[in-house]
Amino acid sequence: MVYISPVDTVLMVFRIFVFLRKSMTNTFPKKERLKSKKLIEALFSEGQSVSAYPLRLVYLETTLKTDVHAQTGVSVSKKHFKRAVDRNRIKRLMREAYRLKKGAFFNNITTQYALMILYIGKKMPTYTEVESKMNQLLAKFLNDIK
RNA sequence: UCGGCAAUUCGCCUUGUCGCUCUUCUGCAAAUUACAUUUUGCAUGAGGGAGGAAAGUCCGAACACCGCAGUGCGCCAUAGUGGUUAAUAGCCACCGAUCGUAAGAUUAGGAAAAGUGCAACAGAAAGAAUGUACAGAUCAUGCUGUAGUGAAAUCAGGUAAACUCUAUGGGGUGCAAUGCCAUGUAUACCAACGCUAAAGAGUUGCACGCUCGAUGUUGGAGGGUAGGCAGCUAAAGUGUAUUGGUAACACUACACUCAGAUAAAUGACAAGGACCUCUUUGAGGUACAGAAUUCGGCUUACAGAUUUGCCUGUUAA
Repeated sequence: MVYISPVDTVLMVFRIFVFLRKSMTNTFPKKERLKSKKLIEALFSEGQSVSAYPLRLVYLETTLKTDVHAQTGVSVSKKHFKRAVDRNRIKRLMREAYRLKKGAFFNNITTQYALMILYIGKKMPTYTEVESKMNQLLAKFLNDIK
């Protein structure tokens, strides 16, 4: 007969809650971002790409140092958007869409990837546009790597 | 009240859900150690988190390194007088000039008897030129004077945002500077020996001058790679008040701590409100724009508000 104190029970419930929350989380912390210069260079020279205009995803299967599904970066051309405010806005929209959508797509992936999402359009998008295109893009990506 | 001039302050707000980054309290885990401790990771909580221009990178500095800047020429910058400042080409005051009825605005404001160049219209001619008419002088004339054009016409004047001259000042490169750590291996690094005294390299654009100086041997040490840490935010700091000064500004006192990211945080969405516009039970709009070593200026962009002082005229009193 194992005795379980009420305090332990509370602690266990709390831990289970935390675990569940973690698995379905929508966060996008530093370790999930693509930061290494070398990896980015390799990504652009060797990676493959899929696109759902005005978004384009460059990906490369690789081994990362941390235990995340993918490291992802976003980028906007300086050519099409000259002002830093506009580029910031688009990058934030893309990051937000990726953050909310990635959980649904990446939970069953076994290998690790380096990803770079580019905005190749020339007009300022709205959030709903970016969101729907992100869905298409990630679906295409999953389809490609199967 | 309308119009104008100069300046001041601000430049959307609230709530909810989901996130990012930095700091910090606590808890848990791991590593390390004999222990204390320290470091790292994760989680909850608390707190901070773009601008007046953060922009252009046009000046001036701080800071850092390279170097020792020596001479001559060249090049660049500045240009009334006085003040202010860490410093400036900024700022303030005054004088002059130009514009405006005025409040005010602008100011590239040294020198034309050192030289070169340039000059609309008018005029014969604007400096290698001497016309025409009249008068005078003379042996004679292209000599002298007057008329006429023009701002200026023969011992002239304008122009230096034309060259030029004068006075003063000016090493170079920029935080991707630079230092340390980790990984870790070859040519360019350093020293000594040796060789040559030429080529060549560096030193500000050139010349002189100066320094290094191929290859090789030995020893030391590190190059490259934006990996990490430091530099990196408590400072020529911000606010208020007194005093001095016409002012820029300075002194003193009190209070405050206010982003530090690095493929680069400061957000996304929804609802409500505020203000503005219109075609008014609605619709649309809320500028310019995003920190990157840090300050002081300048310049440029800007929807809409806000307050203060002043000026002229009109109307009313």
